[in-house]
Parts: sequence; structure tokens; C-alpha cells
Amino acid sequence: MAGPATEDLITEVKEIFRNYLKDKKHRQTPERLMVLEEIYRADGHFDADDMYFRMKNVGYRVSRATVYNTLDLLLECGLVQRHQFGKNQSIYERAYAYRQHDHMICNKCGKVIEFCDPRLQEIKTMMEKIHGFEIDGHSLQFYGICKNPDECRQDEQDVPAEPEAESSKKN
Amino acid sequence: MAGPATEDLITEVKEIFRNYLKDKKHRQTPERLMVLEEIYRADGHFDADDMYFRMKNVGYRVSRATVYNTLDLLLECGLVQRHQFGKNQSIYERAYAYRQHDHMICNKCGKVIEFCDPRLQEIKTMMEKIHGFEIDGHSLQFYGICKNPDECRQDEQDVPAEPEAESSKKN
DNA sequence: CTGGCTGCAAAGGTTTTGCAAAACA
DNA sequence: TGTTTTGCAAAACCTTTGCAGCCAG
Repeated sequence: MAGPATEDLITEVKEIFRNYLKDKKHRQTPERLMVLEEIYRADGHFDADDMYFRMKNVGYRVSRATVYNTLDLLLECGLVQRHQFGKNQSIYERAYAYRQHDHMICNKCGKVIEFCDPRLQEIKTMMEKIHGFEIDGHSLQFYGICKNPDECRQDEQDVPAEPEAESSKKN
Repeated sequence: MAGPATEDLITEVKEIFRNYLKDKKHRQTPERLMVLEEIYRADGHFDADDMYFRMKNVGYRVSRATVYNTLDLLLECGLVQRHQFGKNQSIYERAYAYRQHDHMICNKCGKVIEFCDPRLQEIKTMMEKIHGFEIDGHSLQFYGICKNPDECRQDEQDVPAEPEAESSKKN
């Protein structure tokens, strides 16, 4: 992680988003800008429902529909990236002014480590050439067991240690 | 793709599955073996519902629950692999006697190309070392536009050309 | 026999959709 | 003012679960 964004960065991404909306003739609603702001203010990985409740906790009343709508727009303009970490659920994270990276996920505790390797870019370039494909994105995850000796390396204890902590979600 | 499996291969994977079931003290039911057979007989990528209807078309009455159950077992013993191609749905394919590969997916027509590059293994090994992670699997997809000039390269036609053909699914 | 497995249907969790009201341009 | 966007709730979609009956071991 890189920690929450600075006020400057937040101003910057909002500006980018506004330009994008104007360009695509989409409306510039407070809900859309608030979702973007909250993403960059908080940092880290989140799912759509996380964002829904985060907005509520910040005192902002939005619907899930708007959250999904906005996330789609942010994906389209490249301010947000979408991942799937093995579950049938989309995970998002901010993408602007943040180094390109991939993810390594612990199957026991759910911890996510970010990494980057230039060789992936080489693979991508070669595959584009070989197959005449025009690649505009990728998704790479490694799955395994992290080095946490207490929870994850207790060799075949039967306790599966449910990944991820619960947040205070309610409808 | 490699085409459907030979009878010999089907016999072989069934034997592997039987041994696995015996070893894990799971029962060797006709449903489980039929699902495995159908996977190797047909080849290609499929989702759980595809398999449910394929079984029905072959005249075999199974439930979705059994399909999911069996796919989990086949994943555990390595005869099947699971992927997610950008949608919130699991896609499966056979994994035995089939080269290790990753996928390149066309965002327009949904076509899936398989590829393999040894550099990925190098990345994996390095990340294991650097982060003390014990990696036991990965997932790599490239997304983009394939070279199909009719459907996919008609530069910004508005027709999004719904990926994937529909099969005759009903309950 | 007997506990694991099955089919069926209902429940669960995530995402999408329909619609009237609100609000951007 | 005209449409897009919104909130809400219902629907859709994929997957899991509960349960009575079945069957492999």
C-alpha cells in the first residue's frame, strides 16, 4: 500500500474525472465525485459493498446502484482497477499515481501482497506480437501460503482460519 | 485446445480420480465419475451450469449441487482447473495431460487464446523467495482485442457484439 | 446397515434492472 | 425544461445449504 492520497492528489483525480465526464457527456453529480474522493482518501482494496457502507459512514447517502455505476465509470477512465481474488466478487483499488503491480494472496489468512516484475511486460509484448492481439489490460495473481508462522504455517492444523475480518455491515 | 481426450486418457483420469476418492475416504459414485468423463470427453472451457446441462443432454440426471461438489473434488485432486475471466463466475477446464498455460481474452468477441511463457515461472520463483511466500497456484489473463477484422477490429463501431453464444439453457 | 451422497428447492450473496422522483446541464 | 441519474426495491444470477431419501461400502 502507499497510504491515503494527499489532498493534492485528490484534487487532481477529481479534475481528471470531471474532464472525463464532460468529454463523454455524462453528468457531474456529487455522488460520483464523492465515491471517487472516498476511494482515494481511504486507499487499499475494497469491494462494492465496502464502498457503499464507507459512504454511509461518511454521512453520505448513496445507493448500491450508484456505487456500481460510478465504479464502472472510474474503470472506464482508468482511475480505478478491478480484480478478482479467487472469489466470485469484484475487488477494486485506485489506479492513478500508484505503481503498476500485481497481487499475491494468502489462501489461509487472506493477506494480499503487492509485487511488480518487469518480465510480465515482456511476456505481454511478445504475446501481442505472436497472436496479433491488442492487449489493454491484464490480471495476475499468485496464490499460496504466506510466511505468518502463527496462523498460516502451523502445518495442516484443521482450523482454516476464515480469511478477512468482518466489517460492520448491515442493510 | 487439444481436442477431446482419447479413451485411454479418460480411463486414466478416472483411475486417478478413483484412487483419490479412496485415499480421501470419499465415495465413488456414478455421478462423480460421469462428470469427470464428460469434462474430458468434451474438452474446452465450461462453467458449472454448462456441465449441468451437458450431463442432462447425455441423458444423465444430476443436480447442480452434485456438479459443484464434484468440481470441488476434481480441483482438489488437480484433474480440473478453475479460472475467472473477468466475470463473477467460475470457468473450469481439464488439467491432466494438458500443457500448463494461461489465457488471453478478447473483450469484444469473448474468444480465449491459450499461451505459455516460461518467464512466468521465473517471476513466481523470485516472488516466493523475496516474500517468503509458498506459492501453489496462479492466475494470469491478458485482456484486449483479438485480430478478427470483421467483428472486433471495426474501430469503434457502437455494436458491442455480445461475447459468447447462448446455449439452450433452461431449468 | 449407516453415514455420506444425491436431487430438489430454498436461501445466500453479489450485481443488475425497473421505475418514479430528483437534479444536472 | 428535458434527460440523465438517483434511491429504492425487486429481480437476476451464480453458488451454497437444508433436508429427506438413496446407495456405496
